[in-house]
Amino acid sequence: MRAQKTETEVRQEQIVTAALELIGAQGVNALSIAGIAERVGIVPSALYRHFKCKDDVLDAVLDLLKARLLSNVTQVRKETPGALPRLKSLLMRHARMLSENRAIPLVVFSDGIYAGRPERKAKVAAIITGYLSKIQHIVEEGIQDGSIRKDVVPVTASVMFLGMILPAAVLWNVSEGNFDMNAHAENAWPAFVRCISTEEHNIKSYMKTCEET
Amino acid sequence: MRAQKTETEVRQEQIVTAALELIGAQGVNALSIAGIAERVGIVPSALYRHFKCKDDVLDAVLDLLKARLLSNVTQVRKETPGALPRLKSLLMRHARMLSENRAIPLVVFSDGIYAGRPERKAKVAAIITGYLSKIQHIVEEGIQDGSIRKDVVPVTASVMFLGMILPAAVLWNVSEGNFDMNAHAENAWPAFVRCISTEEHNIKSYMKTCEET
Amino acid sequence: MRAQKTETEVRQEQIVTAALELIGAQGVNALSIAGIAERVGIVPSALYRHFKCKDDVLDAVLDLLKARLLSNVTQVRKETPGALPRLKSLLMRHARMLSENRAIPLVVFSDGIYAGRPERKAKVAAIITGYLSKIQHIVEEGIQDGSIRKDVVPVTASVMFLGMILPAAVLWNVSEGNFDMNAHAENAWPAFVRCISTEEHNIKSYMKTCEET
Amino acid sequence: MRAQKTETEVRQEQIVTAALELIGAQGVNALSIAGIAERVGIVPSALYRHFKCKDDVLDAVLDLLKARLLSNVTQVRKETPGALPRLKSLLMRHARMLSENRAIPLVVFSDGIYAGRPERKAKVAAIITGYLSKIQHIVEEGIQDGSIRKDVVPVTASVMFLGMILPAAVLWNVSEGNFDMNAHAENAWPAFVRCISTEEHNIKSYMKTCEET
DNA sequence: GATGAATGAGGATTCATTCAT
DNA sequence: CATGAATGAATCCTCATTCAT
Repeated sequence: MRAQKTETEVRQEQIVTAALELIGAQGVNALSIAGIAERVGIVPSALYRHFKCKDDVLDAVLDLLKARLLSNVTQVRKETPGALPRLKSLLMRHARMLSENRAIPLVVFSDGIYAGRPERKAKVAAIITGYLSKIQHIVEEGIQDGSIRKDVVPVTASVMFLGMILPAAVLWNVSEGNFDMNAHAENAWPAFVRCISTEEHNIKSYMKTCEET
Repeated sequence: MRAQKTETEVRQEQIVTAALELIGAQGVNALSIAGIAERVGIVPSALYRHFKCKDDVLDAVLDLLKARLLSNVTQVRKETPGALPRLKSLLMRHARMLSENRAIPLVVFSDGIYAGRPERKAKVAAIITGYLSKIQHIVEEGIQDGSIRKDVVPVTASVMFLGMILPAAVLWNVSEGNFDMNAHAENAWPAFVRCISTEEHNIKSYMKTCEET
Repeated sequence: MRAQKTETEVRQEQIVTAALELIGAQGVNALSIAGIAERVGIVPSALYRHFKCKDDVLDAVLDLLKARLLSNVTQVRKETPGALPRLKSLLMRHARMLSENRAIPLVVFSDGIYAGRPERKAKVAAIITGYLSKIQHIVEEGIQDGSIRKDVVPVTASVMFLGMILPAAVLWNVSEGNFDMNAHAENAWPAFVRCISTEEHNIKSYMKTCEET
Repeated sequence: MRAQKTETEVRQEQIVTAALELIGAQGVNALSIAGIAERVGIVPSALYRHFKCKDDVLDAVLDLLKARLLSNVTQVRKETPGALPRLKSLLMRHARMLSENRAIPLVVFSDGIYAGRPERKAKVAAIITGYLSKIQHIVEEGIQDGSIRKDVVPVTASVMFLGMILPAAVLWNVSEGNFDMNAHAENAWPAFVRCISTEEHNIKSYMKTCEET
């Protein structure tokens, strides 16, 4: 059966999406042109109409991931005010996103994506540091408005923020989904708050907890 | 030229080491029997005298990683007393170890190592959770001796502990060594302490810091 | 140089034919994908577009042999009436076929074709017994029309019929074509007739022989 | 564990026997130096003390087969008088021998044994024709003493004799032992007698059969 | 004589990619 | 645009054989 002729732009999207899904299912390593094509419903060689080579597909996948990652931050900034609430919201969103897009950590961590392509590594680095700098920005705003301690190093805080979710993601991945990422995020958050927030905040938060109980 | 005849035990070690180094350099994906053999200085087929198949080499690599990881904990328990000092020491050791064994995160994160071998994933999961439970144990001891807050959930604390170093490792890896893991560890540690240690401890620690300055 | 693009169906036929010829020349053992590909005029990996694996090629070879074998019987039944004439005609055809398809006995006898594939053995067994049952059928018809003795066991007769040609084939094969299979068939036939045909037939046949001389 | 040092002559025998057994079990194709060595209880390389190469082992196997085959004839000539009884006895012995030495047909028919070694084929041819000439000799004696018809061509008769057992052996082999070779031999024998023996004999035999019933 | 290590010559697949239709 | 055939590079693994101890 001959596949419907489809505009390159649409096909490119289909291809990248298919690639992302396949990566999520089997890892970057097992990603093959044939697999992508099959999922899109075309023949492998047809894929080359829309992408010059496999590497270009991977690059497009990275771009997609970057967009999804950053849109998270944008959303949070729009919906939630205040540094700490924003971080909390971002944390939970991030956790949810990871469990919905297994491909994300797989791509970031995979070596297959870097093989013989140092510039790819730089690209991933840029994505991560871009994400981190957004977080760092929120932290800095928190410091300015007094909700985050002055002695917190913003960049360290942002990396630690990532540290709340990253090991959880690894465990979740390695345990085939048996590790509860959301629960971990919920548990880790108060501890994280304790180590970056100012005393007043902690006290207020403490009192709030008392009232609740 | 015929390679020097060498005992299987020695060769196995050489092979595993070579594999580990190659993984560190190029990732699990690019690891080939030919590559290992060349590095060891033998012919590819000669490798099969010492390992039944490539998978067995990978398993041995995992065993080596596990041993190195756990020996870290053992060393720390032997040399350092007290929960918090132990965790600090472990953190620094872990950071150093990661920068010396780039292969560790690559192996853990690689999907190539799991391809078609679910039991391998379980093995990695066991290694990580094994490591975590050691950390958790230290945390529990800290809770008992009063140096760590009672409201800290040990398992969460252990995952967060990993979270101090893991994202740093990723950044370090992705930035080709340009991210300073040790500096991050030094910066993150006080924040981590703040969120798990008891008040008395924090005060003492605070005063100590004042004296130093 | 790039080989002419050719339809899968045609290529499959070419491949199976090439395989059959190579088997005839060097035996099943020495049959390699590379050899087949070279004979067909394509590159080894190109073969995998037309067959999933080597085993499938071997299966196709078996199918071809089966078809050739059975078509012999069909032809004979169509062209020749009467049990004994049919058997005679089949014998001569079979002899000719074997000398034109050296691969047949090689495949049937080869152990390489069965290695680790018991179902393959069953398939070969089915081909042979299928052929035998056709012969047996002719024998039974001969018994019914009175040209073959009633005390002949059809199945035994069919196996013996094969026995007229099989050892000859072996000798022919082993002697590099120096054994005259057709001559043997011509010599063996009257003896075979003598042992299965009814007296009247024998007498008639005897008289005919006398007249001829 | 180091194997007992053993005289070359003894080892050679052990090796050839082991090879024969392995061939019987898995075919010539699957015969490996490692397999033989293991069965003998030595290390593969140790085998090369006793045989220059694998081919020499195969040659020795052929010699052993030849000896066993011919000893059958010698035994029969010693124990049984008369051409027809001798043939009958030889037939039954041959059938038994084949079912006890699956290796025989496997070796004779195997292509693996001939691969690139035309002289090997000649050797096998010599064994078979040697065996056939012994049978032929018995037939000739039968013609002279009047028990076998004068118009029987001895060489044809000998090949047909083989034809009684050979297809049965093939079927037996291909059907994994489910074909009853002995029963076939018993059934085929009277038919064979009918086609080579003189009338008087047939009549006598016929009467004998009547008495029995 | 026996051992264990090393060798080298294959051999089957897989897969990204090219090309004519 | 899509297709199907062909390509070539890469990779794992097997096995007979050699060689020093």
